[in-house]
Amino acid sequence: MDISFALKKHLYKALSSVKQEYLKKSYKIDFVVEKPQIKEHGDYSSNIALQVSRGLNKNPEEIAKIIIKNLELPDFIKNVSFKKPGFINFFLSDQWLQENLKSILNKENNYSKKENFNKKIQVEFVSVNPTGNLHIGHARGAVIGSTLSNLLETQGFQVNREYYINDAGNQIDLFTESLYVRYMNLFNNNLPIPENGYEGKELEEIAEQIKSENYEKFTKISKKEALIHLKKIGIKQILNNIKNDLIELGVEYNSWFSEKSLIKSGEFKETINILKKKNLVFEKDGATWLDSKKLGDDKNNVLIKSDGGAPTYFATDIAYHKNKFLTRNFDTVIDIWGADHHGHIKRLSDALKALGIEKNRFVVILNQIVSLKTKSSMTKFSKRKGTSIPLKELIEEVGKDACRYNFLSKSPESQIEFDLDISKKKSNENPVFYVQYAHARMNSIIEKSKNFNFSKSTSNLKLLTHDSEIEIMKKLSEFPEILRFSSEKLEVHRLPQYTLELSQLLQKFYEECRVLPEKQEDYETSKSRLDLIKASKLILSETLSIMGMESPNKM
RNA sequence: GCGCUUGUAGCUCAACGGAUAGAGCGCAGCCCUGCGAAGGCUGAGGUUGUGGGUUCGAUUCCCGCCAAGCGCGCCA
Repeated sequence: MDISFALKKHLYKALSSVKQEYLKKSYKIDFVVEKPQIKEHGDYSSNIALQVSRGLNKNPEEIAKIIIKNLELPDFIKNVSFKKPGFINFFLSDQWLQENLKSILNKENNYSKKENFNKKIQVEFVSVNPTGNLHIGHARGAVIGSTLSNLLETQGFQVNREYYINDAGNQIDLFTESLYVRYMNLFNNNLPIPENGYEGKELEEIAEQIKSENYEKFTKISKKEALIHLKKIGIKQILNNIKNDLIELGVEYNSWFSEKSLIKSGEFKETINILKKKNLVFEKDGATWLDSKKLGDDKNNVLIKSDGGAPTYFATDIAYHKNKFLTRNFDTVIDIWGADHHGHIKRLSDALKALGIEKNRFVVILNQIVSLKTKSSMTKFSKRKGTSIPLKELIEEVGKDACRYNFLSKSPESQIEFDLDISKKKSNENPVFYVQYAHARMNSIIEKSKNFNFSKSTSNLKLLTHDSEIEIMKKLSEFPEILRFSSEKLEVHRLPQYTLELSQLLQKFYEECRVLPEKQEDYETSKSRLDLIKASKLILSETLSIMGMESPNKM
């Protein structure tokens, strides 16, 4: 059960009585139910009275009393109180918390899986050009995207995880040119890498591989023909590398969507035609333009280039998103982009609006660029120049879970300075190990408990009255709202925070309360405590699994 | 120059307009003949970049300034 959601509903109901006395219908009420920072302020509290009294010329205390009087007390609340300047504070019932443990253990709560309400949502992330291997900077979007997808699934959405492959356009041509040079230079040529070409080491490796499979075959044909072959082989190999690196990071997709397929299928042309019919397209200087100014932009954008009629990235992206919304019918599309693409958001969403797609169906999460900190300076990652730490290396050195936890615990808009030396050195002190250690510790107790002869009768959860036991039960009861809240706000960084908080409580409990029995009269307490840590282990590992991380039983 | 994002403890980051701004790391001290010390407890450490404004209440919203990152291509 989602406690704060339920409380909010109760408060709304009680509010109607206040309404009859004081409120005009038009008055908008915006209040929250939240967890206070100070224990004395209860387990939950609401500012409803303060919000209602605003502009009403009534004392918040008076409002609060009316609300409290008319409040139907739910079974999970043992006490409600008023506190100046106008807060209503709620205290959870211990008995309810104990009952709640049972439902966690019986999984009768559908603790995370809600019933399907048939909403299709797509999360598109990473979508890096297949022109080089992934590096640290890409890990951030990958981790956020995959976790967000898992999270949305717990809320009953049908989630599609997609990678958009930019396999058309001139970055690909540059890549192919660069690969061609690498290949040719293996045969005693000394060609320079083209200007703005790709200098990454992986191109050398691919060139070597092509050589070992095809020998000098592609040196014997025209450059034009060779490029066609190399492009195909190169893209395939790079995509393969990308896929494998992502799997190592715990990221898997439901679909891989090719940019080229939009051209082939005619959907690109169709999209342009729709825009033409809306009188939003014009020709100038040999190029085809979108009249973005009409849509509210301050400048127009090219759709089809003057040199040879190739579409721009912008143009195919409109077609791609038209495909998402109008062909595949996703209710909502979430794109996770690096912050360097933010200039693209407005013009794309304007174009989508012109296609009749409501604005709120298209959401972009921008994650700020990750920069690399070294002893002397900050280096920007560049795939083109090959100046970055490959994702593969990062995972090998730091580990998948530490890497995921690290990126997940920071909100996307924070600018991360990645210090590889510290990440490597301090890997043992990373909070991820603290959390996993708590899990392993609880498991170890559960394993050991199998050596004891506990009676088969159900445990008496009323015995769980110690402070640290109550605190754990409260934290567990928070889980559904953590999921709902993170999912509504699309904020995955609340999940690692939750695992840390729960782990802290478990470690404290471990110090203060012994679980396994030492003498006969301990057995009943032991049984109830075992249930407590079993439920905790379940929730902890559930959260870790949403975060794409392991829940080790041993470390 | 214009636009977007950010500025919180020594470091990395939290805080749905709420009450005494919190964690991890690092630092100082204490705690294992008892379920895993990868742990627990205690402590030091903050004018939330800065100056105004709105509000019963501002780290949060608005405006100015300072600083950082990104963007302003017929690149993607």
